[in-house]
Amino acid sequence: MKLFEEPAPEALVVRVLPDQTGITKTFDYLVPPEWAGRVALGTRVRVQLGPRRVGAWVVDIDVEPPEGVALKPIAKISGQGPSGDVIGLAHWARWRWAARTPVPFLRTASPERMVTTLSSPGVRRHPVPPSDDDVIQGAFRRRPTVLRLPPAADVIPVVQAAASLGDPLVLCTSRSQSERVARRLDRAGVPTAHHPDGWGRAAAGGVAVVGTRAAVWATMPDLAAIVVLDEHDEVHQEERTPTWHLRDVALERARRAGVPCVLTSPMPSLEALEAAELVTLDRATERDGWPRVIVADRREEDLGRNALFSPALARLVRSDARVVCILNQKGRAVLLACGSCRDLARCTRCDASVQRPGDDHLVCRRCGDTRPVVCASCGSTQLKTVRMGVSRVRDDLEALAGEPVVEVTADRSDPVPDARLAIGTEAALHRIERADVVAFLDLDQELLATRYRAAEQALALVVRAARLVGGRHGSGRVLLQTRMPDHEVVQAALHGDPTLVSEAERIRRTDFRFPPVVAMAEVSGEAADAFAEQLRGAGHPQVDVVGPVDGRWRITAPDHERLCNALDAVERPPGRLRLVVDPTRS
DNA sequence: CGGACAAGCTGA
DNA sequence: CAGCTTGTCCGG
Repeated sequence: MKLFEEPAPEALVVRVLPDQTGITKTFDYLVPPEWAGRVALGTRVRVQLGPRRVGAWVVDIDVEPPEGVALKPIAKISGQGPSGDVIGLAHWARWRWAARTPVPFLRTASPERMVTTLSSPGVRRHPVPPSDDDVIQGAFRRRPTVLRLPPAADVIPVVQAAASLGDPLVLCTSRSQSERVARRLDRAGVPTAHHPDGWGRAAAGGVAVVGTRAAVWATMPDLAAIVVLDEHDEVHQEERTPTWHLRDVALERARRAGVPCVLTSPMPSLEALEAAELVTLDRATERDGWPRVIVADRREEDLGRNALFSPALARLVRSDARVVCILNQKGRAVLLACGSCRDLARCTRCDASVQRPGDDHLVCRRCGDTRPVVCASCGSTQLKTVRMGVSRVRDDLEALAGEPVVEVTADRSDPVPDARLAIGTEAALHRIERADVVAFLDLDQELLATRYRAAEQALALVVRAARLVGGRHGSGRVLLQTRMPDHEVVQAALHGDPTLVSEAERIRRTDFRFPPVVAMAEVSGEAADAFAEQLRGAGHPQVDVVGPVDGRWRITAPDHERLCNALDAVERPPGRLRLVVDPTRS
């Protein structure tokens, strides 16, 4: 018989965050003593929450549970999860993009399939020497930096410079780019894990981690440097809320880890120039990495029906060069045509063109009559959208060239046609890999677009085109047809000098108070008015609430610190609310 | 999120 | 007032 009660051994209590959108609270659970060694920060567990079992992350270890709550034990240990530093980063990102919970970030940071077995750390076959290019290696000595490399430059030396420091995290714009980078690292003797499939090997350390946007959330115990390739590329921003940007997460992760972060781009965004120190090559080398640019002033051409074809273009399409023509026809009617008989889909009642709002029916633009998705002439159900602009121009171009011109669509299931002459929207720039000439038939469509980032986006298209044709010493050409030959985008392309755009942009954004001169957010949805009112009522100094315009409120502040703190302090009203920090289309 | 339970609406 | 819908709250 015991004289004294033995003190209960201090049971381990962990705080978990359920993997459910809509639950923002954390809950505390007991860890059975036999599992104590298997539970760490980030571990994926299952717990009984009220009437059901849910997946969850351990977000805090050894916590003081609230009083008067009977703790339940964890039901199951499911697998490994993000490390503590990544969980901290997720909490920061929740604040930075005004999300309700860090759950979306933790999901991105977690392996796709449960990881239960430990991988062994990677071992390098031989060390990677520092780059002998002083500009490149030097970019890793200051932090953070944005390294401006022209479109034709090879980024592999940058990746190798990062690998010379230890385990690098390399963020790419596409799966194909990350595969290319991984192959080159592998050849250099660096074991490489591709995110997310290589999650477990990344978490074991000793490897380079390569991937697209989501890979910035990879768990890496010995992270030594971060490289973001093509920082200016819009694929780096998530389009669904929270609209987080790879550049900002990479910079914050590097800052927290105390490691260098190098952003590369031929035309760094103003955001990057604000946050990082600019490192450039000498002027001549940079210029040589941009292609030869021909500017055709459309004001000087006679404005007949072929106004889209300058004499320079006519000469090129009649040569034996492989020419890709780009024509964006924003705001023009998209028509539907039968995939088999090519007849235009029209209203069977009034003959006007029809739209396809969903998958299952057609609606007349004029009389509103609806009918099933069937071709009225041949009965086929395969209707395709035709870009009226491109199709018309394709016919005209064919007449000019005297040979076939193929249309390149954005449709990934269509094969990329192998023809000397092609035409398409900007999607063609993503689908074709090489050309002798890329011709922008109407660059003014891009230059005059109303989005505040239009100029950067236009130059980004020229960069894409430049990659298809190569640098100045090759035979490639980019042809810009424009009525604004003095526009800074045209001049920047012509001289291979992106500073012309960033300087003009900085002035414009300062004058009109657009990012990154201010931090901006947009609020819409049924609860937007209530949210805006509360925010206004809170009277945060220097936080401006303007609107609503088309049901959208615009909130600006001098910086994200003030903007996000203000957004975070608002108690969310009930009802649907869309809150976008750093909106791009404005 | 999804279940529990409470407060409102309808029909006899 | 039963029977159902709609809303609000809560979970460890």
